Amino acid sequence: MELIFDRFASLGYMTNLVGRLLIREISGPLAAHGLSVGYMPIFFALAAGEALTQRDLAIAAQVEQPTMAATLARMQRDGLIERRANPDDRRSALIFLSEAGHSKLPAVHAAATEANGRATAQLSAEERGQLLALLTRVAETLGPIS
Amino acid sequence: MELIFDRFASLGYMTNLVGRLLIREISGPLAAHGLSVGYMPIFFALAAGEALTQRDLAIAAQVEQPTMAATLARMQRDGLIERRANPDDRRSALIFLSEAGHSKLPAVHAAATEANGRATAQLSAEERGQLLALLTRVAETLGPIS
DNA sequence: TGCATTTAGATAGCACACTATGTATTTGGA
DNA sequence: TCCAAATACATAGTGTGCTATCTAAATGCA
Repeated sequence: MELIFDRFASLGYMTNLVGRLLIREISGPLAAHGLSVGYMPIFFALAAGEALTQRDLAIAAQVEQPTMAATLARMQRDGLIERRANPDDRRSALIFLSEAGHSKLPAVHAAATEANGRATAQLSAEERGQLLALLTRVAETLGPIS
Repeated sequence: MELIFDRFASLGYMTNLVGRLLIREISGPLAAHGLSVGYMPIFFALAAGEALTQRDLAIAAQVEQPTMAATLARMQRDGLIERRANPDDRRSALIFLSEAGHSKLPAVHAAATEANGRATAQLSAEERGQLLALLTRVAETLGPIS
């Protein structure tokens, strides 16, 4: 019975490790603007100015509904989003970026671009494309979160 | 100013997404044995029977010391590890797998192997190697956590 | 030798992920 | 039309990660 296990040869270990390293890489720049990583998918989903429901945002960010509820609560606490009644459905609210939230978009975009750039600094453009393509295929194999 | 952002082209988003998908993939099998993902690096580090300190385990798992302290507290609560005084240093304790913990090793190993196998089912052996190699290079670029 | 520094660990507080479950509203079929 | 089912969201509880900070013990140098 073989119990020796090389965690560096485990995709689960490596994706989670690199994921945490990327979070660490972007957290500082975001914190300088009072932001945190969980906010990012909401910023990008609402960047166009459209108002979306909590459910729409959960699907866009690929997280479960209670996770999105907590993230939106923090963003509202921080004055980054606002909610208004959904005229079509009284169960839900429409969420949009506040003025303050909208003003953070360039900083969010720059932080993401720069963190990804630092992470892939030692990869060629082709290798970077391969890495993203392989990750995408694994994600498709394992299926959508929701 | 370009604010459109494709999160599927972002290494930070994709590694975190695939990481979560892998956690989901392995959580069920582990839960069937009363285990959870955070325990895995400790199982593998202690599999040989050696007793390690909390600091050793934090370095092996690449997490911060308070994270390891909390994980070890849960494992002790679950009867999987035991601690004994370190004769060389009264500040630390030596941690080792209990009998119950040791008996879980085959299940942990099988769960990891099978989850990684399902995730890479649609990749060739060469592609799987490429993916791990590219992730390793990104991890080395971003440096060790501790 | 003695004290300052370093190191090991504990603890508090927070972010962000999950499942399970409850409430209110909408929808759709008998 | 009306009631059952589905849907949107809220809430509780937990796991796993982080930073900041505290105590106790070990270390190292003047």
